[in-house]
Amino acid sequence: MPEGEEKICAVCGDRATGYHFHVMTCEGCKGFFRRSISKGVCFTCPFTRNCTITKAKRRQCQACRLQKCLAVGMRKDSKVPPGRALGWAGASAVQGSRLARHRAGLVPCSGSWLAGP
Amino acid sequence: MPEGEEKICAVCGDRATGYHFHVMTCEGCKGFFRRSISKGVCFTCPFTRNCTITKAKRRQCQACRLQKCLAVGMRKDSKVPPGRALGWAGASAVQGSRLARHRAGLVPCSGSWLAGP
DNA sequence: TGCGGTTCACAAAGTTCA
DNA sequence: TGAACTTTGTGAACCGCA
Ligand SMILES: [Zn+2]
Ligand SMILES: [Zn+2]
Ligand SMILES: [Zn+2]
Ligand SMILES: [Zn+2]
Repeated sequence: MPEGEEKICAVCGDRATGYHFHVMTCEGCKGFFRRSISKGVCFTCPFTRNCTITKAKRRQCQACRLQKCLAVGMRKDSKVPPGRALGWAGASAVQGSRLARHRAGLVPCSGSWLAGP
Repeated sequence: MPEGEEKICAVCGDRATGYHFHVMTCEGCKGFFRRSISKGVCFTCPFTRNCTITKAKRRQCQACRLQKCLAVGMRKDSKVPPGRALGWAGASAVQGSRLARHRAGLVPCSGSWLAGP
């Protein structure tokens, strides 16, 4: 990370505190991502899965917040670099149950709130 | 919460206990709003739909109290700032039945006690 | 020294009962 | 109806290991 580089959370735009799960994020998104992934929860967006995530609104839609976390590349370090770079379809190449992959931050939860391409 | 913000209920002026349904309100208006919305009730103002809502009088007209709740922005979570900012007409863009929108705190109940502009 | 994990006080939603 | 209470998620501050 080049010095003097802005420390801005890639998820919500709040002040970031460093790299967390491979992405520059704030303490809030760091904790949110860890809690979400470790519990294997599935959130549901009450709208159209395109809520804007800002510091002020990040608590209002967990589904879109988690979606954004994954979209910017957050993942548990566990194993193979995700197929995410190839789109969600690529992630299915990774071994393990879907839930296991979900917990590793490789895939969103089973299709309910994020349609793969 | 903005620092030094007054802890006054935006609906009735009583002492507020924090943000409830996105608005700084007292325990009474918090409970009243949840009960009203979750049950999808329709109140009718016995007067001209412009009753003043104060701590002392808030119990006297449920229709106007609920109208005031909506006017100051109270809404069930999981609902983005509705079309309310655009007037009631804008809310009709929100998907779902009118009752669903009503229960989400997006629209008043069907025209009986609040005439849209 | 940076980052994952833990702790814990706090905010807000729901519940109870006089 | 609403004061008091329970429940759940949040995030700032820590802690400890590379
Ligand atoms: Zn963030
Ligand atoms: Zn959303
Ligand atoms: Zn009030
Ligand atoms: Zn009235």
